[in-house]
Amino acid sequence: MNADKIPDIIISRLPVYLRALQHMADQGMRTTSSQELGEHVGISAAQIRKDISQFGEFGKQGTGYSISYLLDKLREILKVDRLWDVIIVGAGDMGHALARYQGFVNRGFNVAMIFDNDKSKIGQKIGDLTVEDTAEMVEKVKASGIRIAMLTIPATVAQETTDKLVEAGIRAILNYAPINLIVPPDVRVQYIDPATHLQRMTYYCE
Amino acid sequence: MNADKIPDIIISRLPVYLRALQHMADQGMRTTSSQELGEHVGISAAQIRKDISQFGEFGKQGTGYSISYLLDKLREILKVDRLWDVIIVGAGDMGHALARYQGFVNRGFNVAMIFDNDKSKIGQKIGDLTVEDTAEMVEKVKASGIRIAMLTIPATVAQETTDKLVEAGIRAILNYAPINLIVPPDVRVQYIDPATHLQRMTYYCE
DNA sequence: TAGATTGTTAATCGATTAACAATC
DNA sequence: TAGATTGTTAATCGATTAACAATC
Repeated sequence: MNADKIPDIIISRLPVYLRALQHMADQGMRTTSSQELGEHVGISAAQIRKDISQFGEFGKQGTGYSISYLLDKLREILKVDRLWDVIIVGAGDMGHALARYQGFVNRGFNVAMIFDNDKSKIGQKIGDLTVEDTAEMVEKVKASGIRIAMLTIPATVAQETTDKLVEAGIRAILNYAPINLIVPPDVRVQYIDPATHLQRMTYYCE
Repeated sequence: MNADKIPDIIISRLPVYLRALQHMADQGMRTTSSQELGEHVGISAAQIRKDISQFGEFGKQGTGYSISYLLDKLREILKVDRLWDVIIVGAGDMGHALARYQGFVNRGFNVAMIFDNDKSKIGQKIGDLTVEDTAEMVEKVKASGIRIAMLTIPATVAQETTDKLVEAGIRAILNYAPINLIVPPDVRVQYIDPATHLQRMTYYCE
């Protein structure tokens, strides 16, 4: 693997390749080319080859890429060749939907805990999980060593909760609250805000 | 307004500025600078000035930007100075969570219909909405003139459903299904896939 | 072998940043 | 006026694309 620093924009495309390759493998395909993969993900063949070649020579001239081999390599690069425990903070509608989502486990994630500060929700069962008290969150997350959180709480309390998550050792946050979070440089945040995503498209609507 | 084609990467930042300005306005602030706004959204002051200046001269040297004026202008540019009807396709957990989400209305969107093909869900009430039969979707969406859809169905049926949406006149799709959609060039798609977003961050986790 | 496709280089294209005159 | 901050230009930086030798 290349020791140089890989641009984040390349890293951001790898999960898309991974997902498409997983889909191809599910369909029984054995090999693919940068051309074919590009058509599936809407990215040029040249860019796919360049992206992949940052990490090694995984293809063969004339025949392309072995899907299962490239899957293994991408999972290894993205570190999803293991199962990451994650927590959910906020047991509202969105927290519930994520807690019940079946799509995490075969993509490398396991929802291990869910927290809320609403007394009426604490103790409630969601599938295998029981809603725990946010007051105990820092302690429990520290003890668990969990590094990844999904935030599904109101924007008003998102920053203070983020500060607690960082204190608890969380290093990656998937933020569903419609607010920009301030975090130390070693903490990553990804934003999911449906209204913001929709507003990116209305510009083009007549 | 500038008649030149504005790069999509600039358009994609405007909703983030809009959200931050709305937050500032809610806090009672009247004016801001590119410097201050930049600190809120994690973008350089120079870039914010350059982005905004694509559309006109909305600031004043020495004093910065009037928040309410810039809000008005950004809403106008993004066309969210009106209320867009949107539909939800798929009344599972995620569809339910979006149907109940309170954050759309003051960002320019109104959930007008929700569809599912599961007989046990059709007729079910979700807030003010009643789940309708996907079989009637094309007809009803055509009649309504609605242009925007949120897709919360399994990946296996996402492409065929997308084809129907396009036929029905939908021009913007917020896709929660973990699959790349193939659409004509005049249709926009935004992707929300929590597993993909998480996989973008595990690369950086130890 | 002939055809296909990779990995990589160089050229192009586009986005970001730094700097500063204009001006509120 | 003095200080602050915009809008814009030019320079820098980075990403994408095109092309092709290498080779399966």
